[in-house]
Amino acid sequence: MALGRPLEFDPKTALDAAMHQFWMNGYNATSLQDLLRCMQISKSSFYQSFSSKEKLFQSCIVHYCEQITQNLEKKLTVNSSGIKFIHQTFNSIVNCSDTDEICKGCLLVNTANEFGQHNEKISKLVNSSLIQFEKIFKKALKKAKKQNEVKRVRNLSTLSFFLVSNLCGLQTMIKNGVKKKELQEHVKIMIQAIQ
Amino acid sequence: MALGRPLEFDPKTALDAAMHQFWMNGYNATSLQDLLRCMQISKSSFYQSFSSKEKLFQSCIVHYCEQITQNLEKKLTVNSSGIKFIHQTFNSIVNCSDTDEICKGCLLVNTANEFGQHNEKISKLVNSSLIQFEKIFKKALKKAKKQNEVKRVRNLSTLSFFLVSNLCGLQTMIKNGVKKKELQEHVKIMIQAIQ
DNA sequence: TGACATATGGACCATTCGGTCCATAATTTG
DNA sequence: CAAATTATGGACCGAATGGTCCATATGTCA
Repeated sequence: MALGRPLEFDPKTALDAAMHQFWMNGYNATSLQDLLRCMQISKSSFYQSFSSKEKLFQSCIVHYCEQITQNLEKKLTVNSSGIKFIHQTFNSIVNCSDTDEICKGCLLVNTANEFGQHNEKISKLVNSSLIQFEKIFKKALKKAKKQNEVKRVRNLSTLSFFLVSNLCGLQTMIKNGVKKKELQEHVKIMIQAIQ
Repeated sequence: MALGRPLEFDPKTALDAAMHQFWMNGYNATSLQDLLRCMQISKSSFYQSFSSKEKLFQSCIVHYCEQITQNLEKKLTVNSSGIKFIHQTFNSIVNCSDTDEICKGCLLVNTANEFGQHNEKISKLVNSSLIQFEKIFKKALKKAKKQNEVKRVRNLSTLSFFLVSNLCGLQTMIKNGVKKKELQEHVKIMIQAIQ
C-alpha cells in the first residue's frame, strides 16, 4: 500500500479533464482557476500532484498522443485494407466536426500553432507526437502497397507526411467551423492523391 | 490640416509592428507591454489610437489579409499560367520556411487555432480572410482550366478549398519546424492532385 | 499508540494584466 | 493673442495571474 494520506481524486481522471480544457481553450487562455474547476481539486493538490501549469500541459500532450495512437493502432490491426483505414480515420474526424458542441480541433495542431518553436520542450513533444502519427500512416500505406491499393513507385515516407500535413489542415478548418461537405470533398481528393 | 496636436508616430508602421508581434507570439501570449515596446508608443497613445488590445488585434488581421491578398492578386494577373501561379505561391511559402529567424507560420492559421469559434468577431474575420484566399485560388484555377492545365470535370470550388486547407496544413508544419524537403514533396503531391 | 509520510485547505505572495484618468504639451483656427 | 482640439506622459486602478507556505487531516507501519 501507498504510504501517507491517500489522494482524494483519481489522477488520470483529473489529467483527462485538464486535457480537454487545454484542448478547448489552449494553454494561455486556460487559467489555473479553470483547471482547478474542471479537475475538481484544490490548488495544493494541484501543485502537489502536477508540479505546475506547464508540466501539467506537457503531461496532457503525452496523454493525448497515447490515447490517439492506441486507438489508431488498434483500428489498423483490425482493418484489412490500408487505404480503408486511412479513409475511415479521416472520415471519423470529419464526421465528429459538427458533433462536438465546442469544436476543439486537435490538441497537437492547436499547440503547434500556439507555441511554434518558442518552447523547446513542448515543441519536441508535439513533433514526436506528429511523427508517431506519421509512422502509423506509413504502416497503413505499407499494407496498402502490398494489396496494390497504392502504386509501387510511391514513396511512403513522403505520402505519410502528406497525410499528417493534411490532417493539420483539416483540423484547422474544422476548428474554424467550415461545412462538413467541404471537408469530405477534401478527403476524397486527398485519398485519390495517395493512390 | 488636422486639428490638434499631431501624432508622433506613424499608425501604419505601429500597426505593422503589432501585427508581427501577434504573428510571432499569438494573441494571449502577447502582453500590452510587448505591444507598447514594439510599436514604440505610450500607453496613452495606444488606447487613443487603437482602443484596446482586442480591437488592435482585429485591425492586425485585416491588415494582414490585405497585404497578402494584394500581393497574390498582383502576381496572379502577371502570371500567365494558373497552375504556375499556385505552384509559385506555395513554393515561396515553403522557401521562406527556414529563412525567417523565427518561424511565424501564418497569422490566420495561428489565430484560427488559438481562438476557434470562441470569439465571434475574430472567427468571422479569419473566416472571411480564408475565403478571400479561396477566391484567388479559384480565379487561378479558372485560368488553368481554360489553358487545359486542369481537367474539365474538376469542381473548382472544391479544389480551391482543398488548396486553402493544404495551406493551413503546411503552415502548421512550418511553424513546427519540419524540413524543407518534406514540405516540397507535399507541394508536389498537392499540385498533381488538383490537375 | 506513536512515528512517519503524504494530501489537503486556505491564507498569503509579488507580479502582471488590461485599462482609466488627468494634467500638460503641441498643434490649428479665428 | 486666445480658444479649440487632439496627443502624450505618467500616476493610478482593481482584478487576475501563477505560485508558495504551513497548519492540519488522513492514512500506513512498527
